[in-house]
Amino acid sequence: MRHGGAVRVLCVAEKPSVCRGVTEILVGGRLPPSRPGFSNYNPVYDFQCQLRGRNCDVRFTSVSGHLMGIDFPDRFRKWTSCSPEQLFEAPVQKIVNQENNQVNLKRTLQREATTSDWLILWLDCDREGENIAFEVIEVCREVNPRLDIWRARFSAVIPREINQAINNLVRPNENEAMAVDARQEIDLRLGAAFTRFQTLLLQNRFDFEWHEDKGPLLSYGPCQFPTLGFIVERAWAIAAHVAEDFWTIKCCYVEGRQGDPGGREGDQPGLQPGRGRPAPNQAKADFNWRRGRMFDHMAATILYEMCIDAPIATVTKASGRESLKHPPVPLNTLEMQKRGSRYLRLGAEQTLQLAEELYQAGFLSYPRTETDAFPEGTDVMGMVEAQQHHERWGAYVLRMMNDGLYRPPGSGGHNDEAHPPIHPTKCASVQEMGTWPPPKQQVYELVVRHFLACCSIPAVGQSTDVEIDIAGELFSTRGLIVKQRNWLEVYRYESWGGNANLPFFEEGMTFVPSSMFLEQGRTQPPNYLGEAELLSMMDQNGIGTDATMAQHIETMTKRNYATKTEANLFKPTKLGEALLSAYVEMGMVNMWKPVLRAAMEQ
DNA sequence: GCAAGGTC
Repeated sequence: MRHGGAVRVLCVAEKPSVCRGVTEILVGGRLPPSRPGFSNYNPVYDFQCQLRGRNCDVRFTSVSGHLMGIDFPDRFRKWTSCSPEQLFEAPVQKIVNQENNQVNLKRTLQREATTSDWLILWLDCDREGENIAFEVIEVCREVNPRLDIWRARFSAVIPREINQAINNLVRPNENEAMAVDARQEIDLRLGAAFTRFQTLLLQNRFDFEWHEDKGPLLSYGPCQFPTLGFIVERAWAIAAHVAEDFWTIKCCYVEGRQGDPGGREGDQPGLQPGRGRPAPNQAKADFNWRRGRMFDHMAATILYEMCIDAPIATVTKASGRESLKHPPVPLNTLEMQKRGSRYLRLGAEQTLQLAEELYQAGFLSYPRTETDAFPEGTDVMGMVEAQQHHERWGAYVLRMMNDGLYRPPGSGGHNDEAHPPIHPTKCASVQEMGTWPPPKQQVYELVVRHFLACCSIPAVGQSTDVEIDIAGELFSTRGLIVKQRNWLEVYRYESWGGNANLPFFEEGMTFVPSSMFLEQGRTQPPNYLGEAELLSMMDQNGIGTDATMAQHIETMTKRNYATKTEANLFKPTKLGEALLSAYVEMGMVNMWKPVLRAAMEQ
């Protein structure tokens, strides 16, 4: 350290956006001018500030995620150079990739590290961030072994968090970083060994319908196989479904249309309405049997006959109350992809790609985030106002501002401590949107409408729950009148409704149902997995991360393990199903069950 | 020709 002078401090963030954000906070005002790094996306900011009670000359720069990648040395890269199982013993090396931007980032870091006294690591506060910290340390120490190295731990790019981080600098945690090294090594060995094994074993034994030049690639991966597992298990559940008959009593009452209490007439099954169909505006109630479905025909028939023989309904409960339908919480990546799939029928990977383009063009905030709550102090109202002149939703925005439809957004309880929920950052006019391809327009519109919805007041309805007793059997129905649609007006992807025209009922009142039937049905198999459901299952089972789940799904179709139907459902191919079946036959279901990944992460 | 994880 130089005597008397300022301490020279190199700061490194995980991405340029955090570098900018933290710099702005540390200088306490506007972003200072930057000078270029060797990577075009990662400039360096120079400024002075106080850190740990010292005057510091700071140079703040960033990387773009991992600075290094892991792979086998050249002599093991050729597929025929060794047997697949040797890949479990072969050496692996972690190196800066010479063919991409990583080498430029390394040059910047080394240039700055040579003349620095301290190195402060401002990487994301998670395991991967800790691992990247050690990659940065490695390249910096190479040129300057005397660096004093510190880790800043912050959970949001806001002054309070950043100031707390600089007052509580810690040493980087090597154990956490090594956990990631272990994960990387296992993923590589397992993936490469089994990919080569499966491919070399099977490529010439079957007639693969392969559409690419390179021949079949039967890849294995600890995330792609569990993903395929969800798809195949659903297909197996469909194949194994045995339809069963069930019976249920349907009871209907049309106001002013009492049935005949005398019961059955001749062979007619059940109580018949007196005269024709009810008029469309006539109040009507369809009651559901409390027992739901009965699979014993005889028992159902006996209960039904009891009702028919004494068809007087007594109202045992009739209660009305105000009910609310709440808007969704702010949008994170996973939820954006699920809703993109449900509402727009876009693939998860495509949705993210389009959101990324919109982010690059300044229309949306950063689209890869787990966060579903806005940090305290966000000017949400300002972001709402920015949409007030839009031709499609501007009128609604005005009502938010002037008619009290606005309400601070709720929280979904997730926070990645780096980015806010996905929201619009700029208003795109209809004309501007018109220059984009339709799916891109749809993604922008979804994000805007979702944002406006999540800071709107709930929809209000009046619901009525009615319970009746016929010969000791209970039936119930619900009426719902939507009084104020509020957020549903702008969020046109969802609706809310119910029986708005329920007859009047009060406790103790009796009536004869207009009709009563014993209805027969058959159980249906489940449906193939949709993308939204698949994403949820991956999320619940810890398969992939929010940033990679869509890619694993893509891999399924690229490898011809599964296809997407016109109805947007995933169906395994013969190849995908056969591969999993083979591991079942060999008694190795754990090769594709999610428990393997979960245990490894643990 | 392999994995999954960061990120632009």
